Amino acid sequence: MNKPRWQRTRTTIKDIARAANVDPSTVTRALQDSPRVKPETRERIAGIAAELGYVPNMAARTLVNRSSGLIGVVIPDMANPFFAELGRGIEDEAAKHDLRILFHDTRGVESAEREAVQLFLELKVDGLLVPMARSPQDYYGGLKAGVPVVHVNREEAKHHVTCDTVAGSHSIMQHLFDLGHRRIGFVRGPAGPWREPKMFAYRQALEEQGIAYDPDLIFTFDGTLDSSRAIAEEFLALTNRPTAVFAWNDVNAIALIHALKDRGVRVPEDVSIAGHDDIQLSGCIDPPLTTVAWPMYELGQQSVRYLYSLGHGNEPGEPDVPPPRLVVRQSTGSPA
Amino acid sequence: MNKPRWQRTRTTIKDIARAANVDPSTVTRALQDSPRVKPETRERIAGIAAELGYVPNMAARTLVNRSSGLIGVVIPDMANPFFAELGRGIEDEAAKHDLRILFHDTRGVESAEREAVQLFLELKVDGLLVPMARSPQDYYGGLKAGVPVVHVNREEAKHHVTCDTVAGSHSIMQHLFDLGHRRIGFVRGPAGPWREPKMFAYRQALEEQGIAYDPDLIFTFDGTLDSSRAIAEEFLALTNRPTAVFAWNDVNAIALIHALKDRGVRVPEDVSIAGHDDIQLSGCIDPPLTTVAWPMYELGQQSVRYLYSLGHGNEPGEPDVPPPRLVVRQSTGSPA
DNA sequence: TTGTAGGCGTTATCAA
DNA sequence: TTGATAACGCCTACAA
Repeated sequence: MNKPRWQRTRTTIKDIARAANVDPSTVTRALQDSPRVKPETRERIAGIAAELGYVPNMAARTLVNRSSGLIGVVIPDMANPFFAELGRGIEDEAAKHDLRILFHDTRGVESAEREAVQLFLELKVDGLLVPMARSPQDYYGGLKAGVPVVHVNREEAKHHVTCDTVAGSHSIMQHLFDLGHRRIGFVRGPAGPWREPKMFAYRQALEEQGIAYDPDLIFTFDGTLDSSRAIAEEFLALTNRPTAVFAWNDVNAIALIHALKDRGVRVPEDVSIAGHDDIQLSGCIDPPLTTVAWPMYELGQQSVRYLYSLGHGNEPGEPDVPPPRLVVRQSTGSPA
Repeated sequence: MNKPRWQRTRTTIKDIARAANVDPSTVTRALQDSPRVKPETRERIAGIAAELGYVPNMAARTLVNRSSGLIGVVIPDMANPFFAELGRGIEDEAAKHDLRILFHDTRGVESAEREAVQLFLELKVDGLLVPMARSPQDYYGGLKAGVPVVHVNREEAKHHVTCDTVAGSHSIMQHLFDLGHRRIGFVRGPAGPWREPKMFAYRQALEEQGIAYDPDLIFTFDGTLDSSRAIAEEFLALTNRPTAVFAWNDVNAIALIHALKDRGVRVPEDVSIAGHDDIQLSGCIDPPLTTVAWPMYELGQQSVRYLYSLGHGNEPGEPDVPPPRLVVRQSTGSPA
């Protein structure tokens, strides 16, 4: 292998030391605002550092400090604005602890998830945040490697911060029951562990109402617009159509509503549609979408706090996160 | 400062060397699949490494190699799905060059942008990708530091990959003219350098048609839903309303359409609305949005290629990126 | 095919 | 208040 050498040489503390006529160790102290350096020396060194355009070498620092001050966040899907708010919560909380955040996208691909974890482990991050992981068990590898790992919304994981998915989905179902619906369809998402809680809530809610589970009312969304259209077709093909559908998420719900309207089905008059996530545009479509909002920002904050205590040897208690919130708009109504 | 020590000790090549009864340098060679190591030794070492859960220390590696194999990407706004596709292009192209991608979000805040660049510089990334920067001139600091920097869509930057913003916006204006519009409003975005090209295209297009620029028809969008609503109110307050509005982006356009419909204005019968970006949901609203699509994926790819040549000492030629593409849907029509 | 030695940039410790 | 030194984990000559 003859890997290309991108890097050119750069100014180091040695260069500064030479220019300032002091020892490198003095430069270090000066740059760290140590009290053990004469103020005027500090000034002089700071000036020279600035002049020379000095940038600390984190590799060297990490090597000797055995800590990078970095938190790695494994993002399942950058395209989903759902995760952006989580990121903000993470960033804001991280700033309070002098931690810096690095993101790596995986597009929901399991192998990419593994590579992301590997990358962060090599980087010697101080902690790993893994929202909606495909494979939580794998990350115990991270733990074994001595790096604290906190999962977001994966209750099976050893360390996790979660909001009550089941309760959120249950509240949607309850809302539909309250409107008088008895025959309710459900759109499940792409294969993966996250599929379960919503499906569980769906079936549980039906059971509570004494309604039999009907596999004909289960549709599958793969994340694409085409898939939402296909669901609309499936819906139309049904002889005994549901009066309401609980969609996988808002993107799915919005596309579904559009496809149904295109095919002459009125929402909510002919069928009620509910979503999940409450993305920004959910209130701007016609009809505005009934959905359930998650406290993503708080989840982000809590996950960093949890990680921080973990990293400091404290076994943190169960973090409490506000519950999902039902947002009733006009895409749901009483059945005809 | 007594910074906390998160990190526990971990297995290094020394541990492997000890367990395998060889010298650390042999371990290095074995792990690098060097031909200068006996196959069976390689096997044995690989086995032990796996067993011990060895994770390479990138800090040490970067230090000696003087290259991290990392590309830092400064993301202006994770919440904007517009950037997700760019990220994909970047990732795919980077993979071809054995480069790993790291993202850092800035929320469009200038100071955060600076911090992101600083972080990446400290990390000794092999290159910096800065889409839609607030302050390109600052990044010449990166260049001075010996790190190649490529801007995406900032023509003023020394090294940049751009698609023809002006042409894209111009095609929207032309489309509106073709429909017969003469009085066209424009929504400008949040303050920043990116504001200019669209505004320029708007004015230029008017001029070409011999239409006088009317400041009353300029609205301002700050990124929030409230702001879109406010624009709807401003529009209604106008005595001589425009027959078409070129919105800042799709999110703005969608929110604006919603707000207008809410207030009894029909789109496109009473007013045509055009957007910019062609986000996934733009085709799913009522009416489906006329907009202009950017080749974000290609921009991502090209920017990495450009960066790669830069890093290898080649001054790359102007990269060519497909032009923006007008997407005509139903939110625009002929004026009444 | 393997071992030895030196150094990458920074910091902590100890000595001056 | 400052300087000298060793060490962090890994890699590359060079020697054996």
